[in-house]
Amino acid sequence: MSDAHRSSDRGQRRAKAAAPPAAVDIGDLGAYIGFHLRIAQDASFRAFARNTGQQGIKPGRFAALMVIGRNPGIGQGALGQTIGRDKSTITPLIQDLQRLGLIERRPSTDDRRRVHLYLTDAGKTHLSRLKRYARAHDRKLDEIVGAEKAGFLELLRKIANALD
Amino acid sequence: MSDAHRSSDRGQRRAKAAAPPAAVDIGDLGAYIGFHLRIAQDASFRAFARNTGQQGIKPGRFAALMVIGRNPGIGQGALGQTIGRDKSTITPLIQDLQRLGLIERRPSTDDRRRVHLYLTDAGKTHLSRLKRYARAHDRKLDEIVGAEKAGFLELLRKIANALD
DNA sequence: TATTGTTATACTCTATAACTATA
DNA sequence: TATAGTTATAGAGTATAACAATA
Repeated sequence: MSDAHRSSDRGQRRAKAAAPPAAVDIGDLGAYIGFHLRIAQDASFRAFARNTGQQGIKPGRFAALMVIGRNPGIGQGALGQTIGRDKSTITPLIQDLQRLGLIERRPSTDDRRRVHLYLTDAGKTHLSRLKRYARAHDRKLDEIVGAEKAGFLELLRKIANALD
Repeated sequence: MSDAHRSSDRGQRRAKAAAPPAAVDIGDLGAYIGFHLRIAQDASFRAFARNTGQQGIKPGRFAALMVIGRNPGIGQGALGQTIGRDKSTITPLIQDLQRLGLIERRPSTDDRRRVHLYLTDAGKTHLSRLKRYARAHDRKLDEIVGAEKAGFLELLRKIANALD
């Protein structure tokens, strides 16, 4: 608590799930995997969002860009399934990316209900920039996790799969 | 895809981050700790929310009840710091819990700005019910994680701490 | 009838800033 | 001046349901 440039009502610095004030007892919570999963993800997400936010893109868009980049021509439905979101969630997301000029939508010629999604050149450029940030971010995580990375990822994957 | 009781527009069953359709390539995403952290947490949270939702309480409330139960008389600020949320986020949360009759707010006598939070009897009952669900949920996670639990938790804790 | 994507709508969670009342 | 909590407001993220167009 020694930071000068701080306006009156911001004494708490930043909400921080990881380090409760010492006096507070969190009880059983500390033994729950689910609880730690949540606060670790929260911290990781916020750290990443700080970077991508400066890039003018919302962190949730990253996965979408990534998938479109890897699967040129993918449809919105498949994209949604891949990143685990409903198609009605995909629509505004796609519109957003299109407005930013990062993707292109081409109507399918053989099935006129469908659209195919592609990265524009700007989208590709932007994606590689985002990937640099993602890699930097994940390098931090790698440092923390160290040699156990493979096992750690495996557990996370198992959790995601087992819990539907 | 063989489930009979399903209305026309719900063919996707449930948005599911864990298992992309086989044909879709997620690229580097699969190597990012942050990505797996997100989908594992997502799955865990949704599974838990399915249970607590049936109990008529929002999953985000659980941690708050837990902390209040363990720290009778705690103030809203400390509660917020403990669960990693801003005080302005705590206010409506507390009002909600109070409306449900689960907590009681007593104004502090020595500092009239402060309030002290306590579980009511109903709150205690409700909390133990929630804890049963949380334990059941975490038992599933325990099964998945198995013997590596200690190391796994340690890594999650380190992530949360290192990332501010 | 089923599927692709859109729209209308609504809910949860969250924060920032400005505020009141205390201290 | 600083702190505890409130309010006003906003925005991200998400989903369900009903819909139009097409298959």
